[in-house]
Amino acid sequence: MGRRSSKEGLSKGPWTVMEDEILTDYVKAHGEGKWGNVPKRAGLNRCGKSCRLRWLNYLRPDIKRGNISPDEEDLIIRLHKLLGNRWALIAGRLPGRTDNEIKNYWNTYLCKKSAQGNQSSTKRKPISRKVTPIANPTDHHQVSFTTNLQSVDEYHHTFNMSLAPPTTATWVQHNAAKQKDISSQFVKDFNAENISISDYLDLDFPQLRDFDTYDTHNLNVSEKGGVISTNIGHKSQLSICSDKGQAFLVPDWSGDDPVLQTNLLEPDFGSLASLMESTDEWMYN
DNA sequence: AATCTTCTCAACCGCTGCTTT
DNA sequence: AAAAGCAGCGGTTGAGAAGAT
Repeated sequence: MGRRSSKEGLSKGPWTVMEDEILTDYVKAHGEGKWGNVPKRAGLNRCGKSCRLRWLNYLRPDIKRGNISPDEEDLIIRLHKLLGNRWALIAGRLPGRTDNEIKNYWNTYLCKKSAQGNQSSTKRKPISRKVTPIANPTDHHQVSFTTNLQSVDEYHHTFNMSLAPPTTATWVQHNAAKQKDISSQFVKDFNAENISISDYLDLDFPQLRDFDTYDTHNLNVSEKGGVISTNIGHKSQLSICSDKGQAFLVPDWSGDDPVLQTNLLEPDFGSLASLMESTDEWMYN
């Protein structure tokens, strides 16, 4: 392997054992980051970008290599249905796996498998377009939202969620000072798309039932039902699960125009946009 | 055994967006 | 507000490995 050429005098192509050792020693001593300075300070004839990639995809101590388990494979397929080619996001749910590895695995194997699977479609039930009342917490598997929000531009709100059964949870952001109720907006957007979360909670998705297995930053309300907040970089995800399965809310707060993308495990479901403001940290109250 | 074809996956490239100056 | 620097992402490449002929 290797495309060893010399561009501006820098080495390219496969890393040698010696280079790996130098980089590993350097990162252990000085930590990650400032990759632009790494080659010079570590004495490597590589660009910083190459060093970063080598560390993140290969040298990191917590990396799991090869032997993707059936559970991981299933999770990748399902997350790909949900998220598309957002490899970094998918990798974030598979501890020890890198986006590059998952991307390669998908491109060489899973895309074919997934395509085959689609042809022999046993399929979930078709997407229901019926409107289901959302705010009845006593209804089994029904999820209700009460969201208090000052405005889209203000980053403080309260997010109350009732899950019945198994539990009722209240989520409060650290600074919930100035608030304004936007629950009507939220619910309205659900109804505008004629979506009911409860329609999807019976989907079989056992791998994600226990989010502790997959999320590094999560807060599990209960063993089989609850709300998970996951922060990956400056992007955040909010997931909902119940004892019958789970629905996903995937707020993407990375842009100037914060949008709540709601994908409920249906590949052709599209996205439901609802204004949601950014948040840095949640805590379970 | 030799050659050809396909597959794998580490690494590179270009782009985007965020942060700092 | 603009420019520069930096980090991260996803698409693509291509050498080597594995399999087929």
